[in-house]
Amino acid sequence: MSGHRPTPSRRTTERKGDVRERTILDTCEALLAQKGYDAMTVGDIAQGAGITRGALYFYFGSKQEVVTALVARTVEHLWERSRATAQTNEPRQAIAAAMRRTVELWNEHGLVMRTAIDLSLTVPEIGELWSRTADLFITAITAVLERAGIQAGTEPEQASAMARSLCWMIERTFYHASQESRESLQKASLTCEHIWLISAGLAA
Amino acid sequence: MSGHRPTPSRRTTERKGDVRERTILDTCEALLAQKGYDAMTVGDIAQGAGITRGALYFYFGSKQEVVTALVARTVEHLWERSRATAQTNEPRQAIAAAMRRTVELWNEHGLVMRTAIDLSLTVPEIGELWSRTADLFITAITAVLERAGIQAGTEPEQASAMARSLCWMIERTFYHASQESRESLQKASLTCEHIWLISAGLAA
DNA sequence: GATAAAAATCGACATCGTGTAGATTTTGAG
DNA sequence: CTCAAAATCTACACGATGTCGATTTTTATC
Repeated sequence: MSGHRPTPSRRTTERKGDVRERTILDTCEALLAQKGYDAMTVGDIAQGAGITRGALYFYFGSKQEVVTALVARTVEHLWERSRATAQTNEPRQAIAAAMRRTVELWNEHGLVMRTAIDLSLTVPEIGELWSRTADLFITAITAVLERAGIQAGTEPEQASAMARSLCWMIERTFYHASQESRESLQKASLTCEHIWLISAGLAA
Repeated sequence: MSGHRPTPSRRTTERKGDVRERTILDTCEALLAQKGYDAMTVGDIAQGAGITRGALYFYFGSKQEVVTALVARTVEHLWERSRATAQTNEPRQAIAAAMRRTVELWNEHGLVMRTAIDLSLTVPEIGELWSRTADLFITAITAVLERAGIQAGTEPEQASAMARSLCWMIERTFYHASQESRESLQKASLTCEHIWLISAGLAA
């Protein structure tokens, strides 16, 4: 855990370790792209970051902790972006905007997002992070559905349940498409948008 | 790989090894439920099957191969069931039947199916098996959509693309729900069925 | 700019899981 | 009964992990 800085307080100069920590995460992300999670070893990360295995363990307790920190960093990004998004009231526009934003997210952070999804089962901490992220999306989708006239509630055919399934549809479709190419991601987004629109009762 | 029996020919007695092999897979499945893939060690499987690690390596070359064989065995089951399903022509009935069948599959084989999905990235062989299984579903969904009047084709808003996204929606929704309980699986299936119906233009 | 505490790094070690190899026992077909 | 194939075991070598104590580098403070 990067359970450092109990109070980030005011520190004039940046600790050398803070830079290292960032370097480690950057290296980890690069290696994740090159060789994937399993093949990537703690020694690889340390070497890439220009330190010894022993030194790396000063920062993180395990490979899993490194990746968890990387996911946390990325997910933080998503949350910020999510907050910063202007809320539209017109459902059709809201849906279009959401899909556009999601495509951007997957284009920028696809690798780490896929990793997070893959490790959600194995690494509880990552599962927690991703689950919270998904909830954000589900809440947003639910809001749009309700504004479009879908009955609120958690029963199978009500907004909340539908939003959950739609969220998983988008996650999974993008997960696969983002492994292919930008084009397929773009096409996939159109398909998802279409199904979302229909589900909201806003069919063309 | 269990690439044995080039011709199952007539063998009066069953090889002792065939029984062992099955025992190993059963043990593997049990351990997968108990401790999960990562925690499960080759030694655990061997012990559970009543043999030594060394002996297990006579049957399978690695932990991954054991799990791959287990997935193959399960997936075989799915394919059989899939073939055996009576084809209904009325879309509404076809959808209902498909969802009923899918619930059964996840209730019976949820654990292995989740494992297969999780390992699809890491173990190419499993990825291949699961991808072929998904294609089966996608084809089936596509057929229903087309029979319901959705335009055929692979463009974003045509049957094939929609079927793909719907398939991922079902996979992911069931993946999560099957970890919860039978009830949530049942509810999830109703939600998915609803969205599928709407997407097919058969809204209630 | 000297200094001492805190931060950072290193190298060595113990442990564990993997996969291989050769020796040995068991099985079962003729 | 016999002997080749099948099945099993033990021992080993390797690679990755995580820990520890010793050592060096930073950094805040005087």
